Amino acid sequence: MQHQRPKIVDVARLAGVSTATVSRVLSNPQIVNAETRRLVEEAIRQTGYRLNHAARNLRHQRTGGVVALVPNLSNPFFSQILAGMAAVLAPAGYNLLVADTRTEGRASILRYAEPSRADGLIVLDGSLPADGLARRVPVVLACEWIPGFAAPRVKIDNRQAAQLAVEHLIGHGHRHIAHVAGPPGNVLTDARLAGTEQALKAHGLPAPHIFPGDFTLASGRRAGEAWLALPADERPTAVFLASDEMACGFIGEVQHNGMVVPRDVSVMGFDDIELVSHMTPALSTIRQPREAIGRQAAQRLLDRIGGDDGSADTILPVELVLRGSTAAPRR
Amino acid sequence: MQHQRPKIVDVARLAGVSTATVSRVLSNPQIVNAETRRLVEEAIRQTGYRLNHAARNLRHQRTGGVVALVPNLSNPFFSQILAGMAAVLAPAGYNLLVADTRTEGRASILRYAEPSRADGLIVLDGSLPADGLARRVPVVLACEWIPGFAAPRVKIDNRQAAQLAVEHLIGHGHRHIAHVAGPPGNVLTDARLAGTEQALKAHGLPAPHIFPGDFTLASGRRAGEAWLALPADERPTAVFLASDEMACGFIGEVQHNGMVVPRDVSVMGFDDIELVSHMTPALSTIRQPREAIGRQAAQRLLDRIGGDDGSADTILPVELVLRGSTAAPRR
DNA sequence: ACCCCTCTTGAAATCGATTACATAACTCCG
DNA sequence: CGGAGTTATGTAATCGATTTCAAGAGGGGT
Repeated sequence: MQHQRPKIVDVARLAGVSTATVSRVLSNPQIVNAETRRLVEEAIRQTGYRLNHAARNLRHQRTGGVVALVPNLSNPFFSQILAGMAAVLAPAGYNLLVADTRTEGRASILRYAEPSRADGLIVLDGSLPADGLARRVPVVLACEWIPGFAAPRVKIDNRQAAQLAVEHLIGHGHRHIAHVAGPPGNVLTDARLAGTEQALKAHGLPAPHIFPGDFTLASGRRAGEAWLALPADERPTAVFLASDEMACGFIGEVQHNGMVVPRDVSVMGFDDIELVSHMTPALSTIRQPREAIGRQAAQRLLDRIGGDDGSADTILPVELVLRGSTAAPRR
Repeated sequence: MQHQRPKIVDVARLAGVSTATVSRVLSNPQIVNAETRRLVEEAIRQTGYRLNHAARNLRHQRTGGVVALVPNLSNPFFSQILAGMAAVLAPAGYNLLVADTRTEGRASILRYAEPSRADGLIVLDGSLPADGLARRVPVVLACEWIPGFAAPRVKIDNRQAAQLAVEHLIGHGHRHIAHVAGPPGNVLTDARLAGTEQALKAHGLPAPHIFPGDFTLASGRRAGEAWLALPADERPTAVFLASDEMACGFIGEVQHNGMVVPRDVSVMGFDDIELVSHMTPALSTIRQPREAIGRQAAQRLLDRIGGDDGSADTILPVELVLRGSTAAPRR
């Protein structure tokens, strides 16, 4: 029992070599003579030495951590993306730090963007100020993006996905289609709305009835109330919601009031969160490859940290998932 | 433009003081003369100085990070707990790192338990080896726990919660009650099963029919299949499932086969994840205060890091949430 | 025998901030 | 006016690993 925690000099002393040699065994073993290496490794074992990351990081001018800035940590949509990121970062020797941009103040969130705190940043919140992020650590944007901020984006084609969804409804014969939008000002809201309008226009149909929303269950429920409040013959026969959570709230509300999905209204969601395939009826939706988004975002960030300057976007494919919540309108 | 990134000596030079004084302004301003302080603060502003955390951490022998070890990051159950932890840790100046114990190997996960990597550990996975965790950084266990491992636990009373659930079903007149258990070997599985059996026994009812499960949607669905496969007159009239996810899978499956909940079977879940209040029927369940669990766990860990040696458990109250999925059995 | 190379290794500087210790200036009071 | 006490600041050691530079040992060619 010498020190509380053995350091590199303790190992060096025991092995009868210098600290430099021990360090080389640790980080670049092949340049050390085999016999010496054996000695050092034995000394490491005997002392139970564990390297101090703060010291290494200081010397290397890196932190070994990557921060994910998430708009809302308690939203299950993001947890699977985080899982994807962790799966790539851990093997590469990076820690995944997470921060909730809503919980912490807009301003204080930028402390994560310092090189001495994290080696890189994955931003999943498009509402962060571009100027605060500029000229700091490498950044990758995932899912959402920040207009005017140049950084690789890993995302889906939201507009096209929305088109896909709406065209499915049109294909079923719906002519009166509503859209429940995301929160105002959000880039996803705009893209999905645009796709919706575009699809309707392309088929010569009137602009959609827009219900306000904010991606949450509660707002979907309110959209359901609003739909129910319309005179029966003015109700859209199909509703496309910008998130599955809202679709759940919507269906819950209309079912609660005696409506039957899809007989009385077809419902289409967005995201394909796991639960919706088990509801009754199972929800038709657009599948976002969440795990893959996380993995790709992490990989792009590692590339950037490694010096790759490419800032091209990575667009991942979505999938139209057809289940029981959509059908032809009642004649 | 002097260095790439200004350091403390640059500030000192500009302000005409020593680095010690700058450091004091940074960490202990009141011991510095007001005028000097002003000078230093001005110099900090001019240089755009930002402190290097790796250096400070090295000196302070701390890391500024806390790791949460989660069994499954993509499970929405945990995301809200993480949000609670983040809400406490961020203001205290700690980063929240997350790691998925399933994605990373059992062995490699212990690298997080080193003092040079994290100042503390919040473990949400009861299946980790106690010996690996011992004598490392301060640990707090949340939700699950590790038998024989002494550390503060922040949890609910699972046995009592299960009793509460089952007694509600008994109160409705159910006499034939089934339980869909969690994964074998899990501490929660055992506690909830024990509570179930205890409640039935206390009312002179036979032991429950046990369906195997593992907390996932898919396993709940399989339980539904198993329930349907029973002869109609042998089917339990009520099923208590050890997680809401399983309850969703179960309900989805039986509804899919024409059964009506709660007419044909009452269903009780566990957790009260947000979605289940919007299903049709809305799920009766046991509410775990997830955000509070996260907050408390983080707070207990901060206390421990601060030197508090108390290892008493924190038991948070659950709430029986009654919704539409439970009713009296059909006569 | 001599020079040049390669292979190993060690001494010491370095990463950037913190802090124990020393010192200088100034106040207060008998 | 001298000594104790207080306040403010600087000097230099320190946290623990990495890495540059230099040098010694050994091999091979001429």
